[in-house]
Amino acid sequence: MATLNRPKAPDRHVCGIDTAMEVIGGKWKVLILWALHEQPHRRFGELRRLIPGITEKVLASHLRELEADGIVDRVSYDEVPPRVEYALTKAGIRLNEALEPLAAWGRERQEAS
Amino acid sequence: MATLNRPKAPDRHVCGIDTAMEVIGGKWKVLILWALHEQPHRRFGELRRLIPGITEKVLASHLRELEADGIVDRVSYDEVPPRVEYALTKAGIRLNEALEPLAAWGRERQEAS
DNA sequence: CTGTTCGCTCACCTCAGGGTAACCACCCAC
DNA sequence: GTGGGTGGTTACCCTGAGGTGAGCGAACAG
Repeated sequence: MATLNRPKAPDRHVCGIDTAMEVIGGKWKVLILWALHEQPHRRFGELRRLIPGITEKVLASHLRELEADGIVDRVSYDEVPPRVEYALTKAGIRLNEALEPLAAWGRERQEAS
Repeated sequence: MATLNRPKAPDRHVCGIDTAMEVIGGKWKVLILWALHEQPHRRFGELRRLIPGITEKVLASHLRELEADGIVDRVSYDEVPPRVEYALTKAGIRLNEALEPLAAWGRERQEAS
């Protein structure tokens, strides 16, 4: 994303918002968070089906980024066919709570238009 | 930004958050909002100086997008040298309020690291 | 023996958001 | 006359996030 500063350089972070934007600044990240908010334990294929339009590659990379940021937990069961479950961490749950007012603002704006 | 869906197609908007993300999904948008939050009436040059690293072109285009989205008001005084002031609209003020919890989450995360 | 499910990985390519730099008209101070 | 400050515009270029499509390695169904 040219959009947001992925480089994670120690500079900037003028206000807390851009710190948060680094975490949620992927095209589908908030939708992933939303899906995991509705039901905490989701499998990879479930998420793919819940988020129409996302490709497997991008879903996998976004999940790995969210995991690295401590937002989601990834649990892999050693079965065959393989099973992997994703869940929000405590930080992820609090992030979702912090996003609630923004979601409300967005819903309000949708209705207004 | 390949990052977020600028096309403003009437599709998607699964939850309110991505509606909001369309508005704040520019590299510097939240910093502009932050600067206008601290003091409501800012001139173009003030904003440029408050946001180190932003170029004039990008600041101008972001301001025009925020204006089109009804987030900021642009008032041009017919003087010479020209004077232009930017201020948050009511929607912009409420957006900033909705961003507060996210900013708090970000600040908390900065301190934790 | 073919197809399907599952959760990915790899290689390649596109495209638009953003960066760079020059330029505009106008006025003032030096 | 030249330099600075005002608020931009225009042209071009570049990077990287994200899209495309293929494959993989077991197991189980038909």
